Amino acid sequence: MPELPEVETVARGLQREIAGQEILSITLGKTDFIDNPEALERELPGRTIVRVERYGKFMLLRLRANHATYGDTEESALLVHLGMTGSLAPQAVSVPQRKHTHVVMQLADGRELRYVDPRRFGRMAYLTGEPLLQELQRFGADPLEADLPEFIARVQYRKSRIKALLLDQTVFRGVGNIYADESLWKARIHPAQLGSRLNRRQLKELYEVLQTILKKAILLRGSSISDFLDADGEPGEYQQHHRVYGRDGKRCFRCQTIIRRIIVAGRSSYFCPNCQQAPRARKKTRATKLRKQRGRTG
DNA sequence: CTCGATCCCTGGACGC
DNA sequence: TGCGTCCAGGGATCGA
Repeated sequence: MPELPEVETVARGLQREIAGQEILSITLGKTDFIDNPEALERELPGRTIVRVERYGKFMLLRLRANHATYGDTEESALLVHLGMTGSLAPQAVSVPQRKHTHVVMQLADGRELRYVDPRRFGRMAYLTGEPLLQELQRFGADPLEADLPEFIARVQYRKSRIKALLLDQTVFRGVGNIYADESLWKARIHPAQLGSRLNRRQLKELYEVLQTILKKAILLRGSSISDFLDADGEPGEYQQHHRVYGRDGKRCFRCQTIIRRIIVAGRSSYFCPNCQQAPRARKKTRATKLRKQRGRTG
């Protein structure tokens, strides 16, 4: 499941491997995950991949027309979201195509840039000019670029649960389920805690551990769970450093309490019930409190 | 604004 | 060995 560190890893690999390559032609398979397939077929051939960037969980292949005609000088880019199971990597033509290969771009150096995505939860879009800018503006701050005041401003008055805020790409771009859970565990914050209920110390802690965890995960080329591989076909190593994600039933590394899995914001959330104290409900009636206590101890 | 529910899709886990 | 069933999960969408 590619999140910020995995996408960063792939983007860096692609930058090294295919920056400067001209796209000669394109072949599409299934296209239900592509915004406008005809635009790709019409516009990509003859353009050069200037550079590959990460934008949240998207990769941004910045493009330039080789024979720029009048009026064809505006910014253009191919946005690629890997969804759950997407991969984008250059391959020699001689390498057999994997099942679920849906986009193949022939490059000037003879290789093919192949997009493979069994579940097709990914997304691909060719965008230029104003629509491109608008698309990018939909998203929130990059957690590695935001400073502390901006981080705090995006969370502190929000009535949503902190887990939901971290996963919301219009709040922060790039954070997914693994790194949200790992950060909340490290900062000792319960995933269901409301943003507005976090104090300044907690917000500062969360900001710092989120950056630390993302940076370390990038250094280790991301987490390879299920079948994530980087552009060189190498797995990441950060999954060996997970402290809570996927560890329900196992013991907390800090306090030995059994890690639990609950659903928050519609997603599996792993946490330590001891280190990450459940939010205390406000203004509960005495009867409600008693009922809850009985349920806990009974 | 915020929530939960539902859908998309396939492979892997599991039960028999 | 081979079914059928259930589930994960990022994001879009819709109704409450």
